[in-house]
Amino acid sequence: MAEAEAFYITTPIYYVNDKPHIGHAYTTLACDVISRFMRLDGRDVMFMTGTDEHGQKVENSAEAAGVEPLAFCDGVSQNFRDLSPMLNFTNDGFIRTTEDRHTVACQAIWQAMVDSGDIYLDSYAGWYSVRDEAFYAEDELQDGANGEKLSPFGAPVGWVEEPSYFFRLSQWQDRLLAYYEEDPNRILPQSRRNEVLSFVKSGLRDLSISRTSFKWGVPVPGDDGHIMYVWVDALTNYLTAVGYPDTEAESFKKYWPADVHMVGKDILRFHAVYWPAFLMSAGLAPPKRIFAHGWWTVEGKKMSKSLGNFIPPQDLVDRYGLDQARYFMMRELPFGNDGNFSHTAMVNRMNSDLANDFGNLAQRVLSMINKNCDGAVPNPGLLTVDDSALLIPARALLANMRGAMESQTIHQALIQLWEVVGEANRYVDSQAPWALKKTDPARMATVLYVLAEVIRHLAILAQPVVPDAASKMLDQLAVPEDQRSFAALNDAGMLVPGTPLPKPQGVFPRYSGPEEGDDAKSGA
RNA sequence: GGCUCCUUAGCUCAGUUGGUUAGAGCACGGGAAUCAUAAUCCCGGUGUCCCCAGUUCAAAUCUGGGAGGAGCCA
Repeated sequence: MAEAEAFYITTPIYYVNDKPHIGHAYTTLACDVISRFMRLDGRDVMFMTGTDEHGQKVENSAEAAGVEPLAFCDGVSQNFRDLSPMLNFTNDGFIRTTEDRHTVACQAIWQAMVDSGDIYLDSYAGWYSVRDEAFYAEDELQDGANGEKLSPFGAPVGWVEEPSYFFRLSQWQDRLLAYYEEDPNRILPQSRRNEVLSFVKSGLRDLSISRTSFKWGVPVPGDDGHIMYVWVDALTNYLTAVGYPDTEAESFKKYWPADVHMVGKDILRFHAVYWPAFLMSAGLAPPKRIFAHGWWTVEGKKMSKSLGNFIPPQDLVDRYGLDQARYFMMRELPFGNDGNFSHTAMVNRMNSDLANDFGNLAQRVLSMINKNCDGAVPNPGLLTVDDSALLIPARALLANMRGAMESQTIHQALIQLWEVVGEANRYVDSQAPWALKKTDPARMATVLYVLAEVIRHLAILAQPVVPDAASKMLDQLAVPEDQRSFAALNDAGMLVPGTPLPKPQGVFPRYSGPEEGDDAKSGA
């Protein structure tokens, strides 16, 4: 048997100063769904997430909390690690930038960039905001209440002048453009690719990549007074995770370059411009794809500290159910677009798509089998044209969904799946097995078999998004654990007539909680 | 200020290289059915395809201008 094709996908590493909210959950969820799909499809998947723990803000927060930075990070990093069990994420690892192996990797890539002549020492002066971690030009600043200078985002700034190492980004314009041209889907969605292209075409300036003003970070090799700028440090995690600097390591040879870096649109530039340039400078292959997804608003409003409307992922799970929350986030909006979270939309999705369409389909079919076929997989007779009309699209689903997942259009994959759910429901009505029960029991058995087989396809293919519910459905069809990958979506995996089936139970309950509004949900 | 993109049914959106009566889901109304989680199935839209002008035998689809919105950059 041929070796499985590797697939390496990453989330950004999350900044420990933040509290996990629906936005973080969303990014990791998308990677989880893609990872699960790829695994079921026979790929050798490496799915990484983690936390970004360096920088002046962390240093300050730790000081304010009266603890050592690392102890501070240990605590808050755990909040992000907790997302995995909470949302059923299947990440293969969790990386922290405070790990020793990461320091080694950062210093190695730095040295490689030095060796290729892309790093030089100069000095940097400008208005700097600790909160934004960015420098600003004089004319970008706004005036604060007391005449103080503020960043465009309203953060305090101070004049900073310090020696700094620079990366010769200005020399990489043509090579970056060639890298983008090489694959028109290098950066997705297309609108984001356009932005990156116009940014790079407008000319690149050398990039300041070290600081001397704080200590909490990775020291520059051979010059301990300098700490690496947050992005060299953070981005390198993707290499650390697969064994860099040991480029002969099995994991590195297998997984690098990454297949997909999933990012929020706010950090696209770092991933699509700086990171490929760093990598190429260090003699390493740049990532195959960078996908920038959109933002969620909540009930039509941007999430913000002042509104305090961040949705903790746990609230979603508690209120609507784990699979329901996962399904909603993946289905509600075209992946890549911005979208709005609302209670009404959430309940609509879980009731219409999950309970009414998919859940009820399984329930009505399994119930009929349970009552009329001795609680076992029915024995089919010859198939008719009507049967084929349903089976053919069901069997075509894998190829179609694979196409969608390869371009990260996750919502499209789900739309395709639900088209077959709809056809199956129509087939139930047109075949009316409850009537056949009296007139033609053999035909009834055939119809129910066809339906069970179609539900087997649907449940196997739904596993990446609604793993728990799909697995319960497969249990009810008595599909063995080792027959649940996509490889089982062929004749050999077909349900065996006569196999005893357990008593069916609904897997997608309708929403029955409070009607509307946030006040109703928590007495806490 | 420069660049990119968007504006299609009440809501969310599809609409390939211009071509017969512009589509889907949800919501809404009517009907059928009764296996099922009061779920399912069928039927139902006189929508200025943002506005104006142009190209064309023919434009939601191309060109120019305008209005509104989003994003990236400076």
